[in-house]
Amino acid sequence: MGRTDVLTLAILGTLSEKPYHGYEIRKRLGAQLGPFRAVSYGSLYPALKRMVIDGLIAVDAGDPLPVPSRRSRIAYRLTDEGKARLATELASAGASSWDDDTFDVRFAMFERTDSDTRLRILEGRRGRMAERLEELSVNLRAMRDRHDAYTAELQRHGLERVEREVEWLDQLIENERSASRGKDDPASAG
Amino acid sequence: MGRTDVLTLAILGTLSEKPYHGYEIRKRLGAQLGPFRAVSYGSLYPALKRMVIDGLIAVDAGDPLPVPSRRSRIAYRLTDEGKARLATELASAGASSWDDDTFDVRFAMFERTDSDTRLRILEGRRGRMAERLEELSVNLRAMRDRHDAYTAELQRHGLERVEREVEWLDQLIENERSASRGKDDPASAG
DNA sequence: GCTTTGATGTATCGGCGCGATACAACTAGT
DNA sequence: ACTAGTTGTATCGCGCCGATACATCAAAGC
Repeated sequence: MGRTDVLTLAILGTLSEKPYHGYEIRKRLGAQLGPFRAVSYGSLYPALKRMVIDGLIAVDAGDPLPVPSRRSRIAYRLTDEGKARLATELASAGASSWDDDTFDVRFAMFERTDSDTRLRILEGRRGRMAERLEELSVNLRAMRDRHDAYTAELQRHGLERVEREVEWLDQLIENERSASRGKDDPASAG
Repeated sequence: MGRTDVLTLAILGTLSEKPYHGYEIRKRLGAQLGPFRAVSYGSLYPALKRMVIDGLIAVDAGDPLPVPSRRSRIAYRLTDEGKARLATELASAGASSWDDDTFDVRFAMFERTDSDTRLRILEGRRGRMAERLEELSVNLRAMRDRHDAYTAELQRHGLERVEREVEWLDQLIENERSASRGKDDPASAG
């Protein structure tokens, strides 16, 4: 069984709401993950085809068009296998979850992810960012006098970005933990 | 004539220093642009081949191995056409210069770019980021109540990242301007 | 009524980048 | 002598992207 790639996961997530056709999937994904990060048709349609072949989704015969509009459109719905796959993915928090793009998609689906998994993903991502921080500062020290002002500035800035990312994740992790505690003791907010 | 892609530009820049072979090019690029952003061999070697065909680089026959080491290695050097191409690219500040990855590579070569071009690239990049900021906040307003807390947080964070990027660029632009002024009046350092 | 613009909608093609993988020569530690 | 790690070149499959091509339909302008 092939590994579930990011796009497949994103489509699975979108279709879990209700059947959509390609154009709409693209729009919804663009709205969720940021408008300039929209998935291209050159990725989307082939992915849809693949997923049909893999039995994750199927063409939705229903496709209720409310109006005389008879324009061609192909709606897709999740199959049982697709639902199962999504459930499995949502419950897992493997190392692939903290890749740069995968993380965004997983995070966007956090509402449908249970608290434990959320925390594990957040912590995994934090770990990954901490590694990166380490590599970057090692590299920065090693190259200290070896490169010019602009290259140094580029690295400094890159390092700063990763630092901010870590801070952000720390905040999220803390929120997640206090929400988890608050679940048992609603009075302990703040 | 094909457009110069990022990898080609990066290789051109590396080779302008002196001849290198593939493995070394990869290491140097990794050190400059950050260790975790290293270019893969699956991109590098094909790119090298392409560049030879396009006449931008050539196998360097010299390749002085100081030691009895007779291990296979292929050093490349810039051809005159390659040098010309690099010069053209360094002098240009087209819209492609402010793409996400291209910008980094261009910035890393700023030492070899003249002041005017530096400023144009910086301003172009700033413009691009400002556009993005606009799109993001429009999208954020439009979706305000439409999506859950996590998706909202993802967008808020994305927006913040771009804001920081703009601030960084503003700082760089200012530095560039005062350096440009200071060139005529060395006493006005701040 | 006619035309143009722009959104909606599906689809493919060429080319590039990447991860995985293979193979090989050398180095250093044990 | 064995092992592990680094240096080094190279390819394969496959996913992704930008560009492009076609269609349908609505609304605006003349």
